[in-house]
Amino acid sequence: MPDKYNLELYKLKAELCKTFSDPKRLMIISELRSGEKSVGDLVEALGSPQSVVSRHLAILRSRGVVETRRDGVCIYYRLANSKIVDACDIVHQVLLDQISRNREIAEKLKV
Amino acid sequence: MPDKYNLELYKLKAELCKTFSDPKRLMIISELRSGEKSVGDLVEALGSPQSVVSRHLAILRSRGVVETRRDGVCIYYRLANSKIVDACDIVHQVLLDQISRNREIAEKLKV
DNA sequence: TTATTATATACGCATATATGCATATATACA
DNA sequence: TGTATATATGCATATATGCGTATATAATAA
Repeated sequence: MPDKYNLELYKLKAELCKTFSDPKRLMIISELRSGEKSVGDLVEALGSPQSVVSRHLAILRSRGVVETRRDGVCIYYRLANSKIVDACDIVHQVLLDQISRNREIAEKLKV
Repeated sequence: MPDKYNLELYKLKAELCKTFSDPKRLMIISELRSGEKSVGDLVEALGSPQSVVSRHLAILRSRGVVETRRDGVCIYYRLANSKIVDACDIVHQVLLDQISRNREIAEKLKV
């Protein structure tokens, strides 16, 4: 009995993961961990053209990962949900596990 | 001071997230939560062509998310790291948060 | 050896994604 | 009004992704 009836849920989860599957978007999320930042701040932090950063922000916005606040001419971005930080941390953990595992394998091959 | 020096790390994280950003791969991971499964089992569970499932498994394999064991003709897949389950659970949580938040907004709009 | 079952992969196609450039929009100020 | 600054977006292009069909590989049995 395939869980096709959950397909829509899996699609939503996949879309959320897709939101995190770009290095620059992860860098943006990382920058926002310490608090809200303007687009200009993020442009500087990432060292990418403003149009590129703005479009990544649009993607993060459209998927509810970040929220905005306008103050005069500047628009400040912040993370919409603290659990996003947790998710990124776990991905970090998984990655570290993989790296150390690969290192072990490499060590064994040296013998 | 942009954290460009971490770019490679972000690329790796993004690739890992990309691995999770397909509904069928998430369904495979979900199936494997209850223990190892053969390719045939997964084909049946997903209701997708064998070639499609096999290709998704290849992606999961290449990124160290699953591991395999051959027993005769069959190849059994299992999750390589229990933290992957945690990561998926958090994504699930974030999604639920989003849904309930959207529901709140919808309620407010009705007034 | 041949046949059968289970799994993996090459190819072509359609669609999605990220990017850079240029331009549009929005706010503030003179 | 006009100008300057901050941000968003339209367009064209290059690359990546997922899919179906067909075929290749591996293990087992006859």
